[in-house]
Amino acid sequence: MRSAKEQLVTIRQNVVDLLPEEDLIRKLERSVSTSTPLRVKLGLDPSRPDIHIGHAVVLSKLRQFQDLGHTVVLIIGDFTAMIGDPTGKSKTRPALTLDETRENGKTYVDQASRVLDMTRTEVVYNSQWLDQMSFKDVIALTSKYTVAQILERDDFTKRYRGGEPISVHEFLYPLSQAYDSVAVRSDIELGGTDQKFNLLVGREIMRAYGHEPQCILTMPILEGTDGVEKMSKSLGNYIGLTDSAKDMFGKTMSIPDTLISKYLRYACFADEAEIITLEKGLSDGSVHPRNAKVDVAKRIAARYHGVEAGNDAFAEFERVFVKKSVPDEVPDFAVGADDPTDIVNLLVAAGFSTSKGEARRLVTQGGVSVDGEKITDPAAIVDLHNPRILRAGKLRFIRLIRA
RNA sequence: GGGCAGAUACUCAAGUGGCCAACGAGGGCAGACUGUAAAUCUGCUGGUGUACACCUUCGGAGGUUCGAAUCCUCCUCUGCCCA
Repeated sequence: MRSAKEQLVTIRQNVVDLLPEEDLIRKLERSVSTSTPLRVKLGLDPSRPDIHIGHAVVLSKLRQFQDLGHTVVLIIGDFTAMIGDPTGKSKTRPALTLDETRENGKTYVDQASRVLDMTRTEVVYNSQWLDQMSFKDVIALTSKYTVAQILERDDFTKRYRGGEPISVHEFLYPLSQAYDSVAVRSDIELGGTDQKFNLLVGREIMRAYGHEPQCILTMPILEGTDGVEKMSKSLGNYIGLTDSAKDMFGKTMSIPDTLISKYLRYACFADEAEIITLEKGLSDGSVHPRNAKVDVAKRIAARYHGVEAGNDAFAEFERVFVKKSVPDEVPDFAVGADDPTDIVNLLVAAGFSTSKGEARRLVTQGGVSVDGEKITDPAAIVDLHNPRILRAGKLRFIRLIRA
C-alpha cells in the first residue's frame, strides 16, 4: 500500500472540496499502519433508470480509491429516492414507490460496474436500515439537527424566500442521507459539489451518534452536451453509460468547444500535463477544436467500449456526417402490404413524428429524404418495391421494406 | 380558525364575455451557414383534413349566456398576512 502522502496526490486530482484534509491524512495514515482499507461511501438515488458520464466523474474518483486499495460502499438509495432529493430543485419531486426505486437500483449496480471494481465494492440498499426505523428513532434523529441549520441550505432558502412550497419531509432527506453514513460507518463520502451540504450534515450526525465523522470530497458537476445545464437524463443532454460507442462519439462531438478540455479532464481523467498542452494548443490556434474534440470523443467511447470501438465510431461518424453517406447499420422497418406509403404516414409509422401535422412540417421544411433525395411534397408516395432509406433531420435513419 | 392572492400549453408568462388553439420569451424541431461546435438568420411548434373547416385544451365539477380561459357556485391545490 502506498504511503498516505502518495495516496493524497492521487486523491486530490480533479477534486473541488476535500474537507477536512488533515482528518483524511490521519485516516490514511491509520489505514496504512493497520493495513485496513478506508470505507469510501457514495450514495446513488435510483430515481431514474440511467446513469451517465456526469455520474461517472464521481465513480471514477471512487475507482481511484479502489486502485489505492480502499473499499467502496455503494449505497443504493432505494428508500431515500422515495423522498426525492430536493437539492437544486425548485419543486417537490413526485414520490416513487419502493418497487420502482428497487427496479432502478438493479440497473444502477450494473451500470456502476462499468467503472468500479466490483470485487472491492460493497453494495447496500438503504431501505435495509431506514425502513426499519420506528417513529421514535426518527424523532431521535431529527432532534440532532436544527431548523436553522437545515435552512442554511441554499436551495431551501431560495425556495422559502421565493414563496415556493417546501414539504416537511424534504427536510428529512439530508438527515436520512447522513444516517446512511452512520449505518455504514463511512470514513469518507463522495458526491458532486451540489452535495456538499448533505455530506456535511453527515459529519454532524455521525458525531451525534458517537462515530468519528467522515471526511467529505466533492467532484465538479459536468455540464451536459448543451454546454449550459448540468448533465441530466431529463434534460436530454446526457451521455449514458450504456450508450453505444457510436452515440457516445456523436454526442461528444456536439458539445460546445468551451467544454472540450473539461471533458478531457473529467470524463477521461486525463493527465494534467496533457490537459495543459491541449488548452495551450486551443488558445494559440495550433490545435483545431474539431480535432481536439474528435480525440476526446474517441477516448470517451474507448473508455467504455474499448479502443477498437472508439475508432469504429469515428470512422462511422466520418462516413455519415462528413461524407454524408448512410450509416453502417440502419434499422429495418417493415411496412405492411396494405399500409399507406405516402411520406407523411411513413414518417408517423416509423416513429419519426408523433402526428401527421408534425410530419408534414418536417417534409415541407426540407428535413426529409429518401435514398438521399430530398422530398418536399407532403403528398409524395414512396415506391417500396425495393428497400428505401428514409432519413429525417440529420440523425434519424430507417430502412423501409415491404412486409 | 380568519383575511388576501393565485392555479393558462414542455417552462416562464400575457389574456379578464365573441377578433383565442390562445401575445411574448425560453426550450424543442427543421432549414441556411459550419467543424453534427458556438454565434447568427429563417420557418414551424394541440389533433384531423391540401385549404375556408371541425374536434380537444386554459386546476376539477357544475351553472349563467346565442357564445366563457374570461362571469357565478362548490371543490382541490399553493403562497402571503393574522391567530
